[in-house]
Amino acid sequence: MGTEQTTEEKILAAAEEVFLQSGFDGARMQEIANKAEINKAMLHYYFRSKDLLFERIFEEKARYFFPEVNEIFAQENSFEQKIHSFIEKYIHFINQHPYIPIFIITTINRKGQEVFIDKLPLKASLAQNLFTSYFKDFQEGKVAEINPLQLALSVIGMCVFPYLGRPILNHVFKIQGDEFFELMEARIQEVQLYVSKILKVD
Amino acid sequence: MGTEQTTEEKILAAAEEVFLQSGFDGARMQEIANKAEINKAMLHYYFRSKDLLFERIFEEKARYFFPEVNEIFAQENSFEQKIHSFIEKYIHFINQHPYIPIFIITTINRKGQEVFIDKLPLKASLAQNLFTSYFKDFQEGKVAEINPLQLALSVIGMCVFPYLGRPILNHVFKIQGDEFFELMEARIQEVQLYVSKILKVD
DNA sequence: TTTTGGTTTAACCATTTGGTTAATGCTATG
DNA sequence: CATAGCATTAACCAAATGGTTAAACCAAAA
Repeated sequence: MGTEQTTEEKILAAAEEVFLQSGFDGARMQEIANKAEINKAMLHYYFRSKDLLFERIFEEKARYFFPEVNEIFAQENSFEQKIHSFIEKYIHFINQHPYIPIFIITTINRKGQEVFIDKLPLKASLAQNLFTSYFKDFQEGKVAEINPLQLALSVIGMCVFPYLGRPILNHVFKIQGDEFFELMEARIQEVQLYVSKILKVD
Repeated sequence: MGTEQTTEEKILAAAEEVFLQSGFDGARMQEIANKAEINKAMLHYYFRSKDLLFERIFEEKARYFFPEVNEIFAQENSFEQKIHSFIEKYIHFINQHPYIPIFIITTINRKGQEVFIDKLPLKASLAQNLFTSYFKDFQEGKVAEINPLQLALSVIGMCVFPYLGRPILNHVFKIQGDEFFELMEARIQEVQLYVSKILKVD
């Protein structure tokens, strides 16, 4: 198997692993070098500093926190359908990258580093699309009256919180191995059900 | 005003501030000493090491992440009423301690430090109470059929996520100052409404 | 073969960091 | 007043850490 990986690729892979697991403050350049099986000086040769290497990794991973949701809201579906699609795609996606949420959340909450928020791929159009889509369906009497911002916060919270509180969840419910991901897989339908009930007109 | 504070109290106050804002890895003993306006050696005189000082702070704050919810579930209310009480009390409480969630979440997700989960005041009875309370009302036909574990995860996620994603929220919706807390205050009713709809029998 | 240019390494460096020590200060008790 | 004992401080220490440097390596071009 062609395990040919350039030095740069080896560094990026190792840096990703270490930064995702330990965050900026907890990460050590030496650990990255060891994991990449290269000399520590190479890290600076290729990326100059810890800050720059971290930025590189963050920018690469930030896209994953809010993956292609724009296309979901660009479709010609009902508001409810759009939320349902989001839930399914989002949980499926994060299941493949379960450490992204805690990495992003800790980074953007790091004091003095609010800079990183600007690096998140947050399009103003997203919130706009959400609101217009909701009000369209609301005026047609297809959804109940709720606050779309609060609903969005709720949906994201319901999807993402389990990944953040995973150690607690594992501990309290003695979850182990793939059981967590099965729980999240089952969660898709459950959260979709909740949203349907929330949006149902009386 | 009697500002008489023992050295130990000054240290604890400063340590709390620094650890909550920076986490264990990002915190510096010197910064704590400066903030407490004492000599760095005093930190070790009173608490021996950074680890022990951190543990002390964590144990003190951990109780705040799951405040007195046991009493809520011990009451003679309906399941729905209990969830409603939880939402109100929880958001009110965290509004007074908005940095607790990110502090707890980052700490328990720190690699090699899963020890801290044991320090969380998680009573097995809590989950137990939740389930029995749900099934009682379910058998009486008072609530719809849902998965109580998934609902619990959802309620906690809806309550706590905004505090974790607050920098994003502030950024996207140009929220500033107390507006965030007003949003959370309004959120109580909204989330309660969602739960009512979720639990409503058809 | 020689040279040229990027790549890699070992050794090194300055600073930071958690932690220690020995001396000093201070207060209460005999 | 003396002194015993805790509180406090300045100075110090060893290890860790991000970063640098100069020499060595190595493949491709001349």
